[in-house]
Amino acid sequence: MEKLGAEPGEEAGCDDEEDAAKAMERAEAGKAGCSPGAPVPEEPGGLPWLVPEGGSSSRVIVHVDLDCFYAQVEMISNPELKGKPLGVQQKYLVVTCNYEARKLGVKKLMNVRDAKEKCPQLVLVNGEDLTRYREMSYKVTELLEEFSPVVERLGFDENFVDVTEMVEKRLQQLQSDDLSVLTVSGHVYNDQAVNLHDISHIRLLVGSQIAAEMREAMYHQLGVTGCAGVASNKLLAKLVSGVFKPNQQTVLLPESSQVLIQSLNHVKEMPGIGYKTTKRLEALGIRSVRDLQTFSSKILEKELGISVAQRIQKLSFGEDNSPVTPSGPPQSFSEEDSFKKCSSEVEAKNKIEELLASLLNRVCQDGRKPHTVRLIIRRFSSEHHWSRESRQCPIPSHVIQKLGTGNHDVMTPMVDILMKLFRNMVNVKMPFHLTLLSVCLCNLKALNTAKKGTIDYYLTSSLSTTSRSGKRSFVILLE
DNA sequence: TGGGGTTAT
DNA sequence: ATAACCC
Repeated sequence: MEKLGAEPGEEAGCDDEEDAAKAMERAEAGKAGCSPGAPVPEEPGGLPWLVPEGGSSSRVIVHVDLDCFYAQVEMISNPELKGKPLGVQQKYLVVTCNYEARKLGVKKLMNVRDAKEKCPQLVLVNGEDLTRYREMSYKVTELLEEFSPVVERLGFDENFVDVTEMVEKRLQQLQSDDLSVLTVSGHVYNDQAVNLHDISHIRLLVGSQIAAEMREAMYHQLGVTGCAGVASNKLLAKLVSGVFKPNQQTVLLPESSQVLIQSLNHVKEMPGIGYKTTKRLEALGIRSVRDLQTFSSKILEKELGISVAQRIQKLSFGEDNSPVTPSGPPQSFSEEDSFKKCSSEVEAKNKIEELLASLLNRVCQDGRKPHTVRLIIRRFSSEHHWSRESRQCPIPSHVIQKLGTGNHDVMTPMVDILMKLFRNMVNVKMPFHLTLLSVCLCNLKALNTAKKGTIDYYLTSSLSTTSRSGKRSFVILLE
């Protein structure tokens, strides 16, 4: 295994994994019998302290978080951008930027004007078309799925991988003379010493090695760098992945989990506690993680409902039993566009056609068929401006069938449907002012779900073809 | 505040 | 259909 720190992708000034490893060894040296080279009782066919804990529910989770993902993809597309401060722009926002730009004061989601003011040399590229980001994002997920099929996506740039089984397999392969491989990869959170007599430490350590292999594969096969966090659940893995920031990894040992969660300055920094819940917690006087830990469960349940209350209070202790749910292929495809103003039906129709055209290409590539279409709008309003309205309806089966082939046949009926949904939401006889339009194709099904033996089965399977004139021909196989 | 996504109710 | 959450 090559050292990640030697990779060209490692950012200058951040190569401190070596130091951390040495610090750990120093800490280890002080503890009798705990250093990697310490003698361990030998036994044929395995290691005595590696007894399988039957029914053990302890997991090893890796959280992988790509470094300033959109900016990375842009620098791969155009290598001349490397080394320059780069921002990715959507409308008048810099949604993300590389580390050169961050050093010069540019922040994520900064206004373009503020960013240019802070950093006049900032190079901006438009990132409103997500196609290349989406493609690279799925390549990363697919690469991780080769390690373990249990991969959950979170946005385009984060993945959780449950590597528990991989860890167990590696430990079963471990022989007494292989003990030198029991070294941690990357940082250990809180500089905690690894205890090789502690099975939970060993498992997480192996997890850190797998995480390093994942990052190495990502860099060599796809050219992307990222951070990783290794811990016993998703919450902790995610929190610890961000501790050493670009292109580094950190493992959390159980004894330091309280230090990690207490390092959060506010409950709003806890993944799973969003804007609304934060406001409600503040109204109860809850600001810090400790406040949430010690707050009355009964009162919290009455205020937030039992489900949210119990979940977030467990989160405040670093407890998270939510499984890594394999994402698989996407549940929906959507395209949206925001703008200052759309106030006529024709204008709306043109935007909708644009969004739909891109969507049809995407859905065609995917191969599955959407059975539902949805139209989403955002109305202009000076206050309370984050709510959206939507209308959805089934896609007629005759339209669904034409989806993979000629897309012009599909455009017209789909636009007709979408404009009906539009008029259902917007009274076009009255003045209106929209600031966003979005089209979503969802309820994706593998193929037609017609049951064998039914008329639909023979009409819709590959045995049936529909010509452009609308005449349908089919063959019936005698089975 | 963009242009996406997910699940729960 | 909306509301909450995530990036």
